[in-house]
Amino acid sequence: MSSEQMGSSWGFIEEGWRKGPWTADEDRLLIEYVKLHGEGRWNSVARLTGLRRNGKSCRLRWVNYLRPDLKRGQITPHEERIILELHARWGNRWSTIAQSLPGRTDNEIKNYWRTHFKKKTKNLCGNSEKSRAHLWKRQQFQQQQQRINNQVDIKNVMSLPTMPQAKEEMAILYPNTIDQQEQVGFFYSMVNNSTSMSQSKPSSSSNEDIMWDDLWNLDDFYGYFINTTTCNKATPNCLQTMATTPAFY
DNA sequence: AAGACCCGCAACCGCCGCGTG
DNA sequence: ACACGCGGCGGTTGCGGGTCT
Repeated sequence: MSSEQMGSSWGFIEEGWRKGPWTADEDRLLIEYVKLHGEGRWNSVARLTGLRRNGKSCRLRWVNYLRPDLKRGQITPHEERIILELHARWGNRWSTIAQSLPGRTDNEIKNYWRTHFKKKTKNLCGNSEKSRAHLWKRQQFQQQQQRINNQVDIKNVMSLPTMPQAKEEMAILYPNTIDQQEQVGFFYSMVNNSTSMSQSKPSSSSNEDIMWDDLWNLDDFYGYFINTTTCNKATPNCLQTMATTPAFY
């Protein structure tokens, strides 16, 4: 599509199909169609409703905007963490990730990732070898510290009122780990480090960076965690449990 | 006040997999 | 086995509003 088309003539007709932003009338027609015929058979929308939109456009509009079960509003910190976790596991498989976040679309998650996380990656990846080495060294240090403190962490974490449930969820996710307790303790201490840091100085941008730094370490950790365990077959449904369980915090 | 810049989001595109004839 | 159509997915684009300078 040319920039000219995207400019003044946005909302134009090409090969009989309308393009560009949807009008309220078009939305209404599409909603009526779905009410009558259900989702699917998108290519027949135009024929049956007179809507001058192609099937793909109709499907996209319905899935990303008109579906009644869509959750509006900002991504919550809870959801944000789930996105991080799932992205570490699945990569850019947005639809898979979206399955674990009821009411959120793959497009929404994709957009959120790009605007909120990608720039952080860019910052990290764009840094010099020196800073990467620094990051790596820092991770090694943190991991070493955590291994030392694991026993204490496990005790502390287990004493949290919400822990048994979370522990169960981790057990579902990672049923065959060699030393599950150790890894669960490690994981929770990572999470706690991140959240306590963000809670203590929420308005400071530099501290926010530190928090993100830690979240990325957490992200890396997930990759490490998943790669070093034998439980790669855990389904997204398991993570949905996490997404819908407030106790996970 | 105004232009530059940034961010969030809706929408499009190309590709791929699956079902069907 | 092959071609074709459709739906789904991930990547990308560009608009519009907000913020910064």
